[in-house]
Amino acid sequence: MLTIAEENYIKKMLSISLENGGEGVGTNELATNLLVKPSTVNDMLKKLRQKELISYVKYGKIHLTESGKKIGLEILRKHRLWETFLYEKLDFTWDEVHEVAEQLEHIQSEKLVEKLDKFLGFPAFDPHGDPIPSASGEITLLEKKMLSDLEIGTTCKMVAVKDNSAAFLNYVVELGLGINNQMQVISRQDFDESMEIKIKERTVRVSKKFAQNIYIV
Amino acid sequence: MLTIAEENYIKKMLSISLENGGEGVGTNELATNLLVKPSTVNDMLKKLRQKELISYVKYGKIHLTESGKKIGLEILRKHRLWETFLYEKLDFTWDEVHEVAEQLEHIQSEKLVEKLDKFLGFPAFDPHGDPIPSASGEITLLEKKMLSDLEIGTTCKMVAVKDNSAAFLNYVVELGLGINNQMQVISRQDFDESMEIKIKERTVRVSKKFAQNIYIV
DNA sequence: TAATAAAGTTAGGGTAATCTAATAAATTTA
DNA sequence: TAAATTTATTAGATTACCCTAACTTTATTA
Repeated sequence: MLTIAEENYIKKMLSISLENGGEGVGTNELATNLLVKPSTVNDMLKKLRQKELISYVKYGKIHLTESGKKIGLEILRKHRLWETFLYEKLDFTWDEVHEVAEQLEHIQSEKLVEKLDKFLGFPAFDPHGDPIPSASGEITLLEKKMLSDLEIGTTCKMVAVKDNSAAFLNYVVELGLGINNQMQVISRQDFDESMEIKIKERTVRVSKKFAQNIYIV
Repeated sequence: MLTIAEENYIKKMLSISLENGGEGVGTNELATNLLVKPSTVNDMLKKLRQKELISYVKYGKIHLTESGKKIGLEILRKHRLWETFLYEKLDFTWDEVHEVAEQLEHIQSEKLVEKLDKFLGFPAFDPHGDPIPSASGEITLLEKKMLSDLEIGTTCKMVAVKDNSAAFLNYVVELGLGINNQMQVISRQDFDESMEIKIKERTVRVSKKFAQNIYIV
């Protein structure tokens, strides 16, 4: 049985490696993401290696082992199922679900997860558009095209968001944008790569940073 | 913000004092209930006294302060709401809910508790028949008459159980007994105070220990 | 490629929650 | 009431997770 801290390290390593295509994670990178110091991470790495959940050599990149990945996917599954529950059943808003799910994902009860999944009707995606891993640890990786990469004139549909912070999500809602909404790229400024996009007949200007956090299809 | 361990100590003190009518709790008693050593309890008592959640003097009885009691009732409220959720919405059985609720009760989110309460339709009692404290910390203390105290011939209705262990609850279910079921006391043995009770036309013999864990009205 | 910067590691320390073993106070009992 | 028992406390360790400060290795760049 893992501690909550151990679970958080594993989960973070998984989500970083899902982002970067499995090229390994660095000590400082993890530290920044977990809001702890690199030396703290280093201690934990030794413990996780001992438990054979990660593989790494001194000064090298960190990789999850198969069993580490499996545990990470279980936590991700729980996180996304709870987010769905909070959003669908308890009327939490888009930006509120993440923080509470961060706690709920550590509840230990296989039965609870499976019953929750059933109760929710076996959802495939969470409220942010992210795929929910199956009980056996399968995950459908969506092709991650970002709004920022699109050509002028292109029409697209938002399928997910990258950033899960309340600040970002509130901004998205403010712009009238939600999962499965249509958009069209109107123009882009060479200077700062900000772009104009049309959402429901309204044209707004968004920054490059913003556009890099919107996944589209 | 309290740690999970601190919350568990507070909760246990509250439930003991709800049992014994507020006459104070002992170090060893707490240790036994929490499955830790008395010395561990002693350390924690100093910390909780420091935080003004309990009052006690060396070698004296422990009492919760007003703020300690308030926190205890919040945890009890969460515990019982989650038990209700698991039983009503996720089809957990009577004996399975306690263990998972022990974990869920520590999730920190006021909004979550209130939304859950609403989702459940503001239940007054949990699946074991115990009253759920209100958001403001009110609790309806039911008059605790035990099956073991009844005179021969009396008819009664089970309103709650004392023990929440799976072993006990499974036995109760096996006897065909549930919340709000009628019973009649048929006879009692002087030797061991075991009694015969009639449940739904079936007469069964139960031990004194058993009868002391069934609350009736 | 040598100097600088960035990334990673080690040593030593702190707090929370637990333990064992020894001791002290309070209560029960003979 | 003195002895025995129970209850409570203290001292000293341990483990998990975190820190700062100093150091080493790797990567970048001038």
